[in-house]
Amino acid sequence: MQKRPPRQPLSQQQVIDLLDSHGVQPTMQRQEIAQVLFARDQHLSADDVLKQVNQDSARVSKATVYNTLGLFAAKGLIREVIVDPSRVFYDPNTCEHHHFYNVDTGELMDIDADQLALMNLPTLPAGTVADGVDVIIRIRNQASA
Amino acid sequence: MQKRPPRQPLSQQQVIDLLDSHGVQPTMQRQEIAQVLFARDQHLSADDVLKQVNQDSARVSKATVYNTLGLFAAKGLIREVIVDPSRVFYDPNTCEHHHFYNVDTGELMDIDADQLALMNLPTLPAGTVADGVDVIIRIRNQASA
DNA sequence: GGGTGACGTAGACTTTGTCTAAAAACTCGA
DNA sequence: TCGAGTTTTTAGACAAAGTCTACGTCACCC
Ligand SMILES: [Mn+2]
Ligand SMILES: [Mn+2]
Ligand SMILES: [Zn+2]
Ligand SMILES: [Zn+2]
Repeated sequence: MQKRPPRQPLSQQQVIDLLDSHGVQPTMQRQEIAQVLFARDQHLSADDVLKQVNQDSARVSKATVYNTLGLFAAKGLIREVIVDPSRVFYDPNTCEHHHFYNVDTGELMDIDADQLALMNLPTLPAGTVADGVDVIIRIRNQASA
Repeated sequence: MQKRPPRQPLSQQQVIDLLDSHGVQPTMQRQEIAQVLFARDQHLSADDVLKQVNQDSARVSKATVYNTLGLFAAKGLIREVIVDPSRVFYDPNTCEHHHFYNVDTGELMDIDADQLALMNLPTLPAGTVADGVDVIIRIRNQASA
């Protein structure tokens, strides 16, 4: 029942601490990217991040954006969400939760974990361990025909 | 508890009937693609289909493979499975079911619907209707350090 | 024969993401 | 402070999946 408070923009010190605490060197570029990602609860593509981070004169290269998003995901700072065949979304919310995906609009919305229970997790194939469970509820706009 | 029998290669007449029954004109190219897709329970990418359909001299173009997979999916003959950011898989099994995805090997395996129950489907956002529920259990090989 | 519509095709093109090779920026001990 | 080694960033080439366009082909009908 615990509810995470809505995300808020972080101070520079908070960003540095967050990166530090996940074993990520807080370079300037990584701080800028983290600022964008953690500004609020949202689901951004790599290209969204690239644009936002470069919108007012700060310059971070495409390679660095991709490298950094991969690093953040590997270190557990953010989560990759794969719902759209054309691009990956990055999610600052790493708590267990699921997603609505509106196939008409491309909109991606969170579903709190306590809103959707999974029963009977099946036994995994031999020699494998679980890495995560994604539930995506695809929705359409009504009367879109 | 009803269990679908394992899929088997279809006769040409069965393929034609299958396409007809879904309102798809059974052209030669569509028949060849359907033969490949429905030969057995499997998850093929567009490129897999393109290669298989062209392996012994029969020529179907890339454009036609993509067009046909899109058409089959739209008509409900097959299902798109989006688990890998680099390619879409196409699934001849349109019964409700879910997937294991081995992130080490890229292997995709079915989970029968009765093996995994979802409780408390959350209320959908206003003005939208459900289009499908995907559950993906990501797994890794043990001790892959 | 000629028109119409559905379908298939080559190949250019777009988009997302990766890779390479080099520059820049840190780290740390002498 | 110097300098060697390491980590990070970068431009731009590259790769892969998928889309689009413009044209060809075929069936059907008159
Ligand atoms: Mn794509
Ligand atoms: Mn891609
Ligand atoms: Zn989310
Ligand atoms: Zn399947």
